[in-house]
Amino acid sequence: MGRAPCCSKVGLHKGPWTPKEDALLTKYIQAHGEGQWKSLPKKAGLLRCGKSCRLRWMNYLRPDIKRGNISSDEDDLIIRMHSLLGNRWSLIAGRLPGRTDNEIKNYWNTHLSKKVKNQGTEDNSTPNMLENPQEEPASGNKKKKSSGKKKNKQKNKVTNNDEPQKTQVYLPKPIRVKALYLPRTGSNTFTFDPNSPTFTFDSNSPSGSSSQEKEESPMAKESNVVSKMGNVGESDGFGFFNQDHDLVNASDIECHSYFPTDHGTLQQLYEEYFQLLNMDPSQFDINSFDQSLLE
DNA sequence: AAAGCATCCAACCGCCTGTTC
DNA sequence: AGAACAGGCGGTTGGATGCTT
Repeated sequence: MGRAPCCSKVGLHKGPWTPKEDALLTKYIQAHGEGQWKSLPKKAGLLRCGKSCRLRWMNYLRPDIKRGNISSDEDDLIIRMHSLLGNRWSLIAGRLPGRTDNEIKNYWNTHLSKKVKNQGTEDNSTPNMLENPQEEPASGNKKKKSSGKKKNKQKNKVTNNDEPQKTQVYLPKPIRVKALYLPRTGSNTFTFDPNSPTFTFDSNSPSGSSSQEKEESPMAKESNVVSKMGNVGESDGFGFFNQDHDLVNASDIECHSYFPTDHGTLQQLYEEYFQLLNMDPSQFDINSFDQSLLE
């Protein structure tokens, strides 16, 4: 049995919002607050789907929205966050006050993906799935006509190639999954020592093939570690759970199977992330680390 | 000047998860 | 237990705009 649509679309407006609609929505939310999106349009006198109202409010009408003029700092942060988190726009947006996931997603697709690609080309490095998992988002290219005639149009902000090259660290593209369980098999172990602070990586099986791994596809393996974002107590790919599925202490962080066996890359990855968050690794606490992604 | 193409971005769509009943 | 609901997310679309020829 299929799901009913979120709302009846009969007689509802679609397309661009008018100033009058914006005013109605803003006025209603200022008076009654956010939420109850399904019933909101009717109460506010709007002929719009609730989801449409929510989107409009979240992306454009909220008073704290900052639009346009993405600074080079933000630019750089987006690139770095994307290299770590993949297309998790809401998470990335959460790190950029006033920015919305939609704006960042659009900005990435129109500007930054090209920039990153160009940088990768300039690096003259051989691309592989580990280092460049999100090669080029499928989006945005579908409708592009491949005339093969590339114009040198540089009207956008992605022109400053004179910026110092920064290390790019890539993770496999995270996916939404439900289960999270990291069995303690004799496979790779990633450990963080908060006293040093250092990360160490132990690999009991250089080939990276435990008995369990033989049964699982790489994607299924990844699914064991990367869970859906947004729920306290779950991991978003950076939280770690022990055998009893509890979030373990910072003094005993171990992660199995998911990470590549390239120790340097792993260490770089985490150091990179700490820099992103402007955190002092010596002050690191796994709970805040995990939580920081969700705030 | 205008036609054609490229690019941008607001908005829609479908799917997913958590909650409620 | 499972269906329905509500909210949230990422992918995609298509009209508007800009640029090139």
